[in-house]
Amino acid sequence: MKERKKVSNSVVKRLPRYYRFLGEIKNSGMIRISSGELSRRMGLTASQIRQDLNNFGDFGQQGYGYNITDLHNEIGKILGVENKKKTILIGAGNLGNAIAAHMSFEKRGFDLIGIFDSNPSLTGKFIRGLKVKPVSQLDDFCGKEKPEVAVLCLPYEAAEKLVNKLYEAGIKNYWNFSHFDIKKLYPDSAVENVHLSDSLLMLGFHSNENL
Amino acid sequence: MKERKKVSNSVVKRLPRYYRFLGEIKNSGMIRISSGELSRRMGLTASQIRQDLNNFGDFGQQGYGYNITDLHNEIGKILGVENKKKTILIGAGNLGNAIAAHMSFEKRGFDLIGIFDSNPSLTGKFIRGLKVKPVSQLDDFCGKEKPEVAVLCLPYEAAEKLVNKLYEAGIKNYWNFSHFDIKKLYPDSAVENVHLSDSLLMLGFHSNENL
DNA sequence: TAGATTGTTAATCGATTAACAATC
DNA sequence: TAGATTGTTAATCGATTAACAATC
Repeated sequence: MKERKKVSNSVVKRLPRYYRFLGEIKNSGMIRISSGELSRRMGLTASQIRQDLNNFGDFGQQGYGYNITDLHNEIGKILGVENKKKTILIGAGNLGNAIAAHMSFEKRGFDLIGIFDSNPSLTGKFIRGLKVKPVSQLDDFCGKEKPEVAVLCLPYEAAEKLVNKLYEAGIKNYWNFSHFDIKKLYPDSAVENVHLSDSLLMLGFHSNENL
Repeated sequence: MKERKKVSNSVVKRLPRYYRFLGEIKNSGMIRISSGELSRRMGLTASQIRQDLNNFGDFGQQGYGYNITDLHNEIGKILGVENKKKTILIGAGNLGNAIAAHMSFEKRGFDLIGIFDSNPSLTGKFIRGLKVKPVSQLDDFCGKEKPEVAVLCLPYEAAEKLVNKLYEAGIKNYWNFSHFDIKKLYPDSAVENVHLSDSLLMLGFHSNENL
């Protein structure tokens, strides 16, 4: 098995954007693109694009550039969109409901198979064709379905209480909308944090700067 | 007027986190903290914390450390939480509804004063005590209320069509949940992008790595 | 073939960490 | 005062950009 050198986080953060742009360019009917042309469209340097891509393989051809469809597919593979991961979502309040209903999970390699909430006024409700189940059924469900990914749309305290149950059930990948630090507790887990309030505060900072 | 040296984005991204941690530590009743102790709690180096803070002023005292309440307030000021900015939200679908209902705008320096949608089945509905207005009333509303910030919970095409109207109405700060690149179109605007699908794809990448 | 463009090495730039004199 | 801890300068590390030989 090929030992893959650790890819830096700066590179990883750009991958979804490459994937997005290449998807659009592909739809526009173009066949090939050079790092130079792609750099102009994305506002990066051609050097950076070539460096980034060469973390993963030699996708281009000298004198020609990159085949758009191929490159799009390759980056898709790197991002794992072809490997559908069973996913559950916990917390069907406003935010959880929106995430469940609104995100194109399938297109991005996730298969949402269960939604849970501890609030009895939400259980039984249907979201995206899935009946919201009480959290008490979580263990059972995980035992049967073996989900790999959990989306946490919960406040800090609820996340704190729940995570060890999920981890025990074998879930090691988290899309975390709370401020509870899962990675600190379970360093071998993969965590993507979405800190909406942090983002809003940064906007506050930048709006100040403009004065 | 003091010429403020441009603060790097790496620093800005850490500010909300400082603010958050200091708020919690303050609530725990502590009075003072050293960069060393804060670094342990936050998983940073003490050096980095001192470097970061010294972008904005000399908040500490040799031999003592930092007064927690003071530092929390100072960072709050830097993030503009004391300057309530009139804010409108456009797009009251699942996501917009969740954002409007769920975010503590006031605590973070924003005052949500209007919600708009072009879909007649949503207008008239109340969210967070605000009646959803049709987009056709946007110009009028902006003329009267002069909002400074817009939250865009719209798909790409709708954002693309709407942004120039908002910009013309004097709005220069955007919390943007679409993939439409506002900053490219209006480089003098302040934009915070929330690319949820990019975040999800990154989780896909990291979950792959764990195999 | 000649021109274009890659993959990759070297140079530059910026951010993080370490060290320490200043000072509370 | 002595000990602690800052603010800041210097050293290190990592990421970005530039350059160019390899090659399609």
